[in-house]
Amino acid sequence: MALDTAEIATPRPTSIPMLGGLTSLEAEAVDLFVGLAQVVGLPKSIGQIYGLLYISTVPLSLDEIAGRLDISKGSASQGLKFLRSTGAVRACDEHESRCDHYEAETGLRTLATGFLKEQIEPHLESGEDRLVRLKRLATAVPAADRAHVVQRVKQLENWHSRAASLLPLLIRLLGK
Amino acid sequence: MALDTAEIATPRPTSIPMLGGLTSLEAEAVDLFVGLAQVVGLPKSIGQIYGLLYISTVPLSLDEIAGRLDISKGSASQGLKFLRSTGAVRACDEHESRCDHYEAETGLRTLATGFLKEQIEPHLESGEDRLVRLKRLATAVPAADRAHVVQRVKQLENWHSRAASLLPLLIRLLGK
DNA sequence: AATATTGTTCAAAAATTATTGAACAGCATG
DNA sequence: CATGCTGTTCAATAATTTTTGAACAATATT
Repeated sequence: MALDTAEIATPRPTSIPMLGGLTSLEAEAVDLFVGLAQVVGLPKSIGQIYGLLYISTVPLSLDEIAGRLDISKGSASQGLKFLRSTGAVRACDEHESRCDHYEAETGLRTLATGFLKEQIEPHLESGEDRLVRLKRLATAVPAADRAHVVQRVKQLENWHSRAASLLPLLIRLLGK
Repeated sequence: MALDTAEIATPRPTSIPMLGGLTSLEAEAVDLFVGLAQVVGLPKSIGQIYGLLYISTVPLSLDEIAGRLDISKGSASQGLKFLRSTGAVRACDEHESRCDHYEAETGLRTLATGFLKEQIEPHLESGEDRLVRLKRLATAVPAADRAHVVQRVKQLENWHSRAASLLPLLIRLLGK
């Protein structure tokens, strides 16, 4: 009954150095994506999972991922959920196995689109509401300050529309 | 000796509604920039400070900023330090006063450049080292997996160089 | 139908990050 | 040179975010 992780023999027939359950290559790839995750403000575990799938030759199951990275099944589940929702990872049905296996989506455009749509677009939308409110408040400002305040609000609207049009442009620039 | 904040009469002669030490217009602007700060992964206090300076008609001192936003002098000091370092805020010497006053830099290009240079560029550089290490490790991989791994590393190099060239392009697109 | 197996959820715990505030350094002023 | 004012630093604290793990569906297996 006692299932010790050490008891699951590593399936690799080679003499590649391992750190934890990862080859040193895998560890390096995972590190790289952990760094990337930090940059874009995503939790470390998400970077780990994507990094492992990115470098992996074969699709991996949830349990394999959690085991190799030494993170909880909960983390792995949540991380995969997020990665699937942004299109960064897809489930591929390995017949031969009852459980789902996952592989990394590696198209830069797909990745960027998913990220921007999920993480940036909502903020741009809520920004619109904010701008409307600001504009209303600006009209109620004392005459002496009004010109200045109105100018600033206009500038914000300009930024907003530039950001909004930059988004699809960015996606195109990264495109296939 | 006892210095109560409530005792400092607000200098505004108007009947604009206030929340804390901020007019509702200021509060709205501050909120907007707090949201923006979250998006780009910066602490709330930095968004608050920039937002207040952005909407303010006049340059403000550190003490004024801390007082109006109801944050500690320490936070205000650190926040201003960061904002100055990225060029988002500049000190303007108000003669008539012994202490420094600050105003927001509002050029989108300046802001974007400062942010990208400070927050993104370092990661791109350290990414280079990582890629070098990955590449070395890839050569030591078992023959069966080598092709796949080498392809992935090449792809990463491609991403890296695309990101590196996107950076100046972005700045140009936002440019004045 | 009882039992594994796979994966999700969510409250609690841990880890991380931001903020505070007191100590301090610099400097102008009386 | 003592005093007051401005601003910085940093260790301690607070707030937030992430991770864990146990409970629980859902589905397959015996």
